[in-house]
Amino acid sequence: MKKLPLSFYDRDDVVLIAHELIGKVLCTNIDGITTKGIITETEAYAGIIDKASHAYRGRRTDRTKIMFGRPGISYVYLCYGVHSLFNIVTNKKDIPHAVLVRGIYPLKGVETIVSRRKTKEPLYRIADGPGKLTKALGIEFRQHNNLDLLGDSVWIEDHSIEVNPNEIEIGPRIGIDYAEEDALLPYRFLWRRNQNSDFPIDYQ
DNA sequence: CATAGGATCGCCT
DNA sequence: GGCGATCCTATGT
Repeated sequence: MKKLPLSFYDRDDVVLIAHELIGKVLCTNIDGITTKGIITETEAYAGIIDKASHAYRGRRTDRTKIMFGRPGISYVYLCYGVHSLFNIVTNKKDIPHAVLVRGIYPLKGVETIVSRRKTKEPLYRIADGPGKLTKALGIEFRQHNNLDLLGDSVWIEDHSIEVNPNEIEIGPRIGIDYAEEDALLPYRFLWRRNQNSDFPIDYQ
């Protein structure tokens, strides 16, 4: 159970990183309460050549400048005026790659997660969306944007959870119809095991 | 300054 | 399956 090092994020292949993040553990410490979840769904956003990316064609604004910074930093933004979406900045400075985390399975602080979500959904569906997981883990765009993932507020751990490659569904990203031909790229990774039932093993 | 639209969700029918 | 919520961002005048 180790915090992922900078070298994990400081790599060229954002699609590979998105793939490898399946089964890693996203963690937060908010007001002294730690919550953790196994990452079950991710999407890669490949920077200036990717029509789905906020940084397409090198667009550098107050919002997107985070992605042009160092790897291993959070990029959290408000979507539809309602949801904070959590991304991980990868690759070197000035190369605006990012991975959107789209789903987790609760691992630690389950009571806190359930109370934050205010729903009776089962655990396998309580944080199975990009806006749902941020609420579950207490991530908000004003407070958790541009944070160092090697710090002690938001970070990612490797619990050596084994993921059967056959259980990872690879396909097009969600909600990016505007991205034309890039909308079909296989940049989304989903751990299907988590779709229908709770995890049988307590990894904690 | 005004305006359109969004890497979504939950509730409604 | 449809739609409203809700507010920030990016763009244009």
